[in-house]
Amino acid sequence: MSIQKIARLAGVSVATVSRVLNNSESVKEKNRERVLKAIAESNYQPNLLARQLRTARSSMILVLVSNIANPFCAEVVKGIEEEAEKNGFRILLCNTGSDMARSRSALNLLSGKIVDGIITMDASSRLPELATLIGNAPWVQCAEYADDGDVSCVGINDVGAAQCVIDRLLARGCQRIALINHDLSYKYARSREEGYHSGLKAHQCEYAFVKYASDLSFSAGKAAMQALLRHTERPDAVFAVSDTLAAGAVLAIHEAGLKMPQDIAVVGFDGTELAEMVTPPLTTVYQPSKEIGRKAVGLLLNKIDNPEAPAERIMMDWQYISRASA
Amino acid sequence: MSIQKIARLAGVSVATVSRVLNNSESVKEKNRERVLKAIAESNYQPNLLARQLRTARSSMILVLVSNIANPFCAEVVKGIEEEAEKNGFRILLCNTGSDMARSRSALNLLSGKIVDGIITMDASSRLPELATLIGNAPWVQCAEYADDGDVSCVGINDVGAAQCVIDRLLARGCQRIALINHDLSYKYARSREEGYHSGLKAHQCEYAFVKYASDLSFSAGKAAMQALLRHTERPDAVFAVSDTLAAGAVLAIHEAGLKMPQDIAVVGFDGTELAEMVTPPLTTVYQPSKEIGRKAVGLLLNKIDNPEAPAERIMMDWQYISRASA
DNA sequence: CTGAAAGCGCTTACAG
DNA sequence: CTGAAAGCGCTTACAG
Repeated sequence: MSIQKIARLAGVSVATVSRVLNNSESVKEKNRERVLKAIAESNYQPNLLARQLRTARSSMILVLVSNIANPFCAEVVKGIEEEAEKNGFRILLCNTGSDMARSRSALNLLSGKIVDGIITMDASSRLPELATLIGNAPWVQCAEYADDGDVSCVGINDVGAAQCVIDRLLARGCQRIALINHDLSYKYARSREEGYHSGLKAHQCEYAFVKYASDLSFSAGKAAMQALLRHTERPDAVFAVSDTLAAGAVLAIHEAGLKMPQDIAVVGFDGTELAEMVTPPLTTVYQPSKEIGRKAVGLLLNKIDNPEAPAERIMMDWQYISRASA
Repeated sequence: MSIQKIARLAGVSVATVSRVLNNSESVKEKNRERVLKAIAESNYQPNLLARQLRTARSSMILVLVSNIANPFCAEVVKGIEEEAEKNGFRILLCNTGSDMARSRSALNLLSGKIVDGIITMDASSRLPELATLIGNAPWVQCAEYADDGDVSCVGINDVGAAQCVIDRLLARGCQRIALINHDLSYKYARSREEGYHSGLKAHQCEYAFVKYASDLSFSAGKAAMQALLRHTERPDAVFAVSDTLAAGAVLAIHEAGLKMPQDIAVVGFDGTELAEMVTPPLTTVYQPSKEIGRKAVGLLLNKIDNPEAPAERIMMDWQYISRASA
């Protein structure tokens, strides 16, 4: 079923059909009705491929996420969706699992003109390779940043937030604070580790112990905590760079028969609902996840409308939320 | 940058360029090299819109999910991704939030020929309207089923699983078992409620109390449990149709100062990692989520290759997992 | 207000 | 093994 058939059915030209489809310009009421009738009768649906090919516009944006199951990511995506919808854009989600081949394949949607722009939440250091694929296409990084400034991004001051966590833990008397971090190919992971170390140094604290979780999952957090517990100098506090990881740490601590926060204080990151779901509820750093998503869309749409605009960096506020775990 | 420019650069016809792009037939080695060189030099990327318009094939499938943040959905999606990838298909995720307008908009991708088929995980009763939009396009329902049999689906025996939960709770001496259910527009919600009632009836149990959560979230589960606790005849067991809901119930019970399972036993559903994250860990019904996703893709690809094939229904095995909460 | 025609970037019989 | 040409289904100046 094509626009041709509708034109024939309605007894008008394809141009007229196209005009009523795009309710553009003035079409004589009579003709409009005949076209609408023909469309309804034949259950016609316009072919988006043809339309997009012709107009070179899709009003779709691609969102590349390393793991949708992560509650923080899911929240950011919700913000992205809301803002995109408000502006007449649709989003396409691709869960890369941080897999290079999958990311590359997803990017074909961009280079193949299926989408108008892209928002990534994946590791910056994996992106240089992707950057060439992306080329000059509209792109913004969300909750993650490239080292150089030529791509727009939105996030928080990770160094400062991590430092604050360390300050608070030291203030409550903790002396051996361990860090459960994510893969350092993420810029945010490097920044939080930097904040961790500078926070300790500011208080002349000697003890430092970093354990890297194999991924951003509950089980990886648990495994990391178990490793920390086997350490000869057992930590009396642990800072995990994600609530999911912290939730895993909480279980490991429970299973070891230790009490929180008396034996070990725990602090998470992100401020997701998950932090309230575990026992004890988690002290955490709240990120305005939805707002981060919305801002990312804003930056992207700017770039789509105005390809020559320079890259922008937006830093959002974060907040330390104190609960029973620390 | 188009295939034309490449042809000109390489000094061959567009047909030849197209042939090397699709590494089809035999192209003289010399020409192949020249084309490849031209492509590399110009950083050419084929326009997928044009290709798909011409071939009427996209090798993409659309996945409509009501809430990606739900861990069960996220797992199913992972299974879908794996199987799709194995078959050379890419998936596009749309988070509908059970919003009709958004679902309708997402379906334009199908009717607009951007994707070859669709997998839905949304409420069956909301789908009749969508069904007309979908028409004869390849479609499978995942972890949810239509009442009539003309669309393929894959899931578990929800009635049987719910009955089993009731049997177990009664066997451990519970006498007042409440149900925290999801919106009845979901067929699976109706089936589990049916199993709940028939399970009670089979044991001549008079007490029955159903509370509907406003959505499938932690906070909705908590609110539902708080309502149950205000009931004059307080339940001594609660069966929630999702682990997320159950996690909310657990918090409400904690806050009420009650013990699990002594004062109230709790059983969840889905068998997600979340069930292990809360304290006490949740007894739950495990669904083979990834496998459900994989099977859904299998059914869909069958339908894409063979549009005349009849609809199929696949029922997977489930498993009762006993933990400390009941 | 309307239609004929060009063109978006591909693929694919068809002829050679 | 290769190229000229038609055509996928649209939109949009352009002329009337």
